[in-house]
Amino acid sequence: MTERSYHHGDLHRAVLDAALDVIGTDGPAAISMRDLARRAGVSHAAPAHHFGDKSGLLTAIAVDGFSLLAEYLTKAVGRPDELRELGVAYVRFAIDHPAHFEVMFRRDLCHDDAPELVAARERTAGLLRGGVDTVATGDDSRPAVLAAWSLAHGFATLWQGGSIERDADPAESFRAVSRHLFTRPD
Amino acid sequence: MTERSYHHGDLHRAVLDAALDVIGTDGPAAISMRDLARRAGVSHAAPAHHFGDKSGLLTAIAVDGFSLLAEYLTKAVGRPDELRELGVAYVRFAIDHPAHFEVMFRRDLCHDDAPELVAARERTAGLLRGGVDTVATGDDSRPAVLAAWSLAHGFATLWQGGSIERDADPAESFRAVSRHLFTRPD
DNA sequence: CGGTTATCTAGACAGCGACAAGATTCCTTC
DNA sequence: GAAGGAATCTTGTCGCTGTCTAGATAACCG
Repeated sequence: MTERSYHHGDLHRAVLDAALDVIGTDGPAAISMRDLARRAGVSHAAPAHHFGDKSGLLTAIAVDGFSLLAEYLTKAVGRPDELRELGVAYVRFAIDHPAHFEVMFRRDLCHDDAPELVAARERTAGLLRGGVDTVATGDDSRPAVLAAWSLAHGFATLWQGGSIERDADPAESFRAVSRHLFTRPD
Repeated sequence: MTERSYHHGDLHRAVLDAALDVIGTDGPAAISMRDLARRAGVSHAAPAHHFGDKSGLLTAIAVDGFSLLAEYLTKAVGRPDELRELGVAYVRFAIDHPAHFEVMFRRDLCHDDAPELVAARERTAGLLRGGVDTVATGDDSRPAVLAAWSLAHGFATLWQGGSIERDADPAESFRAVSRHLFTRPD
């Protein structure tokens, strides 16, 4: 904010925030390194120094996203009705951080094989798997994992894409939706 | 294929096919109008004449996609276990036409309010709603619609994103997943 | 204080999307 | 079959973009 001389202070953070802002309003396709530089008040090539690349910037966002998602999921672990709450947390994350969510699953925008990214991805996947194991009957839990993940992911994606009416609270709406899952005769 | 003089013959189709090819391998972000022109063997500005715009091109692809999806869904209507088969058809479409599917739900890439697009979208949504009504109990079927749609959409998205192991047949895999939905005590 | 390193600037390049003006061909209508 | 209008494609241009380079500035650390 103050008068700046040559060094920005925290350009890394500033560029990330600007990028999230742009993605949130106009989508990832609207990202321009030069525009982000302008927003941060630095020269056009400065951002590249921190992220190497446009894809590098989006990769960093994706990694942050997976870390955030992991936090959300972790809070749901151990709760009663754990699996459902994991789904709710998943959806809540997508709605709280739409820009992150939008980038995380667009592999063509990121350096898909960046080690940090695959690590962050695997970490969250593990959390989901754990949650499903609390209800799955044991024989083969993979379809159950897939079902839970697909439901939450699909709901979040459709919500974010605007395909779901936004008049209701998304978390509550998803709870209603999730009632149709795993309701076997007992 | 033959020697061409000024008029291409079917540049519209050629550009669409080239675009689908690019999207299929490198994603929609890799689309370049000039590259598509080169592939079709025409001058750099020719494609724009057919689609007006890069977004126009992607809009056309999305519209085609919704029409294709409607075909897939229509085939499933009336079958035994209709809702499940609708889901299978949804997933099958996404896997048969990944490039279309990838564009259809990326509103920032298309002219989102193009009349053809909203019409095509609404048409497919209607098909899905109809399928759910065959099982829903009546009081409020919207969560059920959402559940079915979310499950299929999420599965398709995750599959396409590479998040689901691809060793099994996707249709069969989704059938297994969908067994966890609407399995109320009877 | 001196040197190493991280950070940022400035300039250049090819490629891009979009626009405008003109060339060529098709197609309808007389 | 000719004329004229419409559709299609070319060519040239503009500002913008991402990325690369070399150089300037500042922070850090012995």
